[in-house]
Amino acid sequence: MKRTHTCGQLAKKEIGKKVVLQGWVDTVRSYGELVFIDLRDRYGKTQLVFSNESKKALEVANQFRREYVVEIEGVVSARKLGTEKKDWPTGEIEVVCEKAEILNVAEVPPLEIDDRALANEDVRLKYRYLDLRRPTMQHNIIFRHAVLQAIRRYMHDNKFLEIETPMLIRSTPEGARDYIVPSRVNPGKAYSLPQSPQLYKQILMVAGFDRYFQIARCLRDEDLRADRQPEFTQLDVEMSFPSEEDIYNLGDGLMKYVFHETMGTDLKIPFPRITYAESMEKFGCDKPDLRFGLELAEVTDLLKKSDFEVFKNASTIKCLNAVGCGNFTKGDLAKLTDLAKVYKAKGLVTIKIAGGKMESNVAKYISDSLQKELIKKTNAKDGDLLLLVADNFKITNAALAALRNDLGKRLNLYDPKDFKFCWIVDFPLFEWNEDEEKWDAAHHMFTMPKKEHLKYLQTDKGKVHAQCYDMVLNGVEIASGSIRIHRADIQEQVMKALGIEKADAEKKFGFLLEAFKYGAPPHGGFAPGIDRLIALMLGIPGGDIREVMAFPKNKSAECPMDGCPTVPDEKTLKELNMKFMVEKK
RNA sequence: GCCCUGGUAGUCUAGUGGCCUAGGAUGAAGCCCUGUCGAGGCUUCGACCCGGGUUCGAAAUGAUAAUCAAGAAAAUCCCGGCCAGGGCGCCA
Repeated sequence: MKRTHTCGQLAKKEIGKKVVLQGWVDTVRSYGELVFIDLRDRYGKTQLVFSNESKKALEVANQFRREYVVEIEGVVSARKLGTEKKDWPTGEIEVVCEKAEILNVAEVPPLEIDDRALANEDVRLKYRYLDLRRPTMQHNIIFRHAVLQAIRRYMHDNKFLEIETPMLIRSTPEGARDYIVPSRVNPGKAYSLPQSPQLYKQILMVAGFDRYFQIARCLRDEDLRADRQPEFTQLDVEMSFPSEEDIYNLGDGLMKYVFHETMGTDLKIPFPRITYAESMEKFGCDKPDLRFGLELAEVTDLLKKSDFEVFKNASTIKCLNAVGCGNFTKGDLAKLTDLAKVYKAKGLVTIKIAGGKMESNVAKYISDSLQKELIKKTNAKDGDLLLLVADNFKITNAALAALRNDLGKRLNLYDPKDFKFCWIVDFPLFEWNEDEEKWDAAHHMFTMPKKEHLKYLQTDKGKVHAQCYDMVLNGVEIASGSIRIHRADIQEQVMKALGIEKADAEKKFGFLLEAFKYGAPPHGGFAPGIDRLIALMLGIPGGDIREVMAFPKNKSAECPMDGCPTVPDEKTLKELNMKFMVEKK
């Protein structure tokens, strides 16, 4: 028999129709002589009824077990008065079954196919096909599809061409570790899997395609996090002759469209733009969560004047006014201190404000007039709690940014369904690497410096800003982009500034520099992370992108379902000239 | 590489040295039930990640007036390992 309808389809208007349904047995409610079955498929659930009126079908139904795949034929009927289930799309009807057949039996599932009791991560991943049957996972994956389709429509409608770039590529010069793939026909050589299609999309601009996009898989061999998988998906975008403004408009418009099409949410555009410097000052990071306030106060100069040695020796002192947290217990404060220490702060100074005065074990080191200034600067009131970190620029900001996010969440300072976008702009081009005592590219080495800063490239690198921008949503970086360098001479200058040898550069990506010689247009683009975006849209706790991916890896970058990675067999190793690969002890 | 948290039936969980022959839920098996929808009722089944270590002495017992003697415990405490998750580093 061929199925005539899906399990989410039947309603009052089909009453009286003879239908054939196929699907999974979701629940069995049996009286022996009267059996109710919820039949499930991707589209929904439909109640089946078996009774003595069709003895043969009833006999078969009594053998139904959870997750059996079955087929039935029956008549759509109105439910008895008072037994309708109004909150179900199919809740006003049921199918009175005349025939039933078991298409496949199923063993007892090793996890509950139920959103109310989540199994552990490893069990879920091992039996992912069962985990994916849960309504929430079905919804997440289907929602992901909707987002991808909306993106494709928007990009297509804006004249972007979807072009695929290779997965087997030359190793990229910097950044994350590559996954490599040995080449059989080129013994001893290997391809890399792309960390992003960066160079290819730039070359597509040289090729004159003007506007490109790709929903691209990117691979990085780095340690995992809740929001970091070895394989992830980016919307990769590049356009020719753009201004920064064009990129912002594209990003604003894309997000507005996608949110509207998939969730009916109307975002206000343009998204606010905040300079990197301002973001660091107010929020201590370059990905601020704008759903709440709690801005940081810069108090370095002020507290340098105190008698507290820690303050005197620090290069950056900043203060977070935890409004209304003056009642925090010792335990609460210890937790905050521990959090600050995760980010390498040596400690956390806590000051309670009461009666217009400071209550703290460091208060005695701070003169009355300084106290007054500090209270004024941080806008502190009685019942507030001041949190101070004194260290170098990086540590002070990182620790306080983490505290700020923690407090925002803990004090319920925002609506979790709120979406606050912004662009962080005007990044520095270079970043000082303390360990190696050299300048690194803050974004990547193909980023165009601001025109007016070109003159500082070799003399005052800290002054050079980049035509570079991040899109941030609710404290998460969801896209990063830049105007690229399209001229070989500027590219060479930047590489020189980074201390990259010309011969070395020639070897690694000479093909890009060569392409630039043949009329490369000015170009730029950006790349939103699709997994993170969808996780945020769905409000997945912790931003866990595994919840929006069909087959993610576990924290050790393994797939518990298929057991990869595995040790290749002898024959394969031999063919690939990889006999050196030995089993790790 | 490092830090933190955790590991109890198929699954989720309770458990803070004796009240644990380990409780509950879910599940499975069986029985009952003609309007359920997380069906219900009854019965049954099923677990402390692995390896070390530490340890008090209740009840009961014997001789007794108190007391003394002998003397019993680890899911729980400690160490190591393994596994999982979160994070730091790393990830332009």
